[in-house]
Amino acid sequence: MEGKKTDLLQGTLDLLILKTLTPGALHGYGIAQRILLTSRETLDVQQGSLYPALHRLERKGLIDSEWKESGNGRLAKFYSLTRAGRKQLAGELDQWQRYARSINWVLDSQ
Amino acid sequence: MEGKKTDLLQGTLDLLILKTLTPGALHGYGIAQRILLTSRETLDVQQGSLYPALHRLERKGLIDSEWKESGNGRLAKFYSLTRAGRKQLAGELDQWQRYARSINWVLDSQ
DNA sequence: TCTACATACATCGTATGACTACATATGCAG
DNA sequence: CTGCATATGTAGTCATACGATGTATGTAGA
Repeated sequence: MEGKKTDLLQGTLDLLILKTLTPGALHGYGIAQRILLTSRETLDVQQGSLYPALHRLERKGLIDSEWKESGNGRLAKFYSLTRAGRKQLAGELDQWQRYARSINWVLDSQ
Repeated sequence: MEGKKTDLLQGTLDLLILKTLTPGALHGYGIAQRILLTSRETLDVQQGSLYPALHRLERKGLIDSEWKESGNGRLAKFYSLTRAGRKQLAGELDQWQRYARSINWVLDSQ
């Protein structure tokens, strides 16, 4: 009942997912692994956050999905960026940078 | 029904408020003005966000309030950091820096 | 005078979205 | 045959930023 903590700042998950998909298609599980890797083990995206986010992004037309084999003999749903997704990523990237800069201006003011 | 946009990332408002109170007590309206100023006109905290946040912070014991005269002959509620608030600020500052660093690691990975 | 604006506080309802917990299934190693 | 990593998903909960709205006052200007 106390100390409900959000690991990720709301709004940044989409950005991370879109960015992670730029080199090529990945399945959900792989996306989480890759974010964990590139964030040097600091950002552990939970499955209860990840899959809803993927469905959301797909509904918005920012990513596409396709069932394919996953290297080991298993099926997995591979997501890839659409043109709209690439555009959205550019926008969110810019927004994040400007937002972080703004915050830092406030934090650096004495 | 579409394009609901959050101006501030959830979780950063408290940090901004606490930071803005470090030089001394301010009333709500003044806090918003000061954030707007120090963010170089980029972060405009809405009143519907600000006052609930102040009440929340006070409930948590991170800030104190006191009705005082506001320079012009008007009464205003002045908020100031408590010891717990100062400690919280240090923690949130650290958290923000580490979080921003993590995001950037992901964004800088090709 | 009266009008507008900046100052100043506050609440309600809504939407978003990240989380925990849980449910399901498979391939492989021991 | 047991456990683990892989893999997808949903239900319910919670925090919180927002727009809209309401109140009130001091001051400047027409």
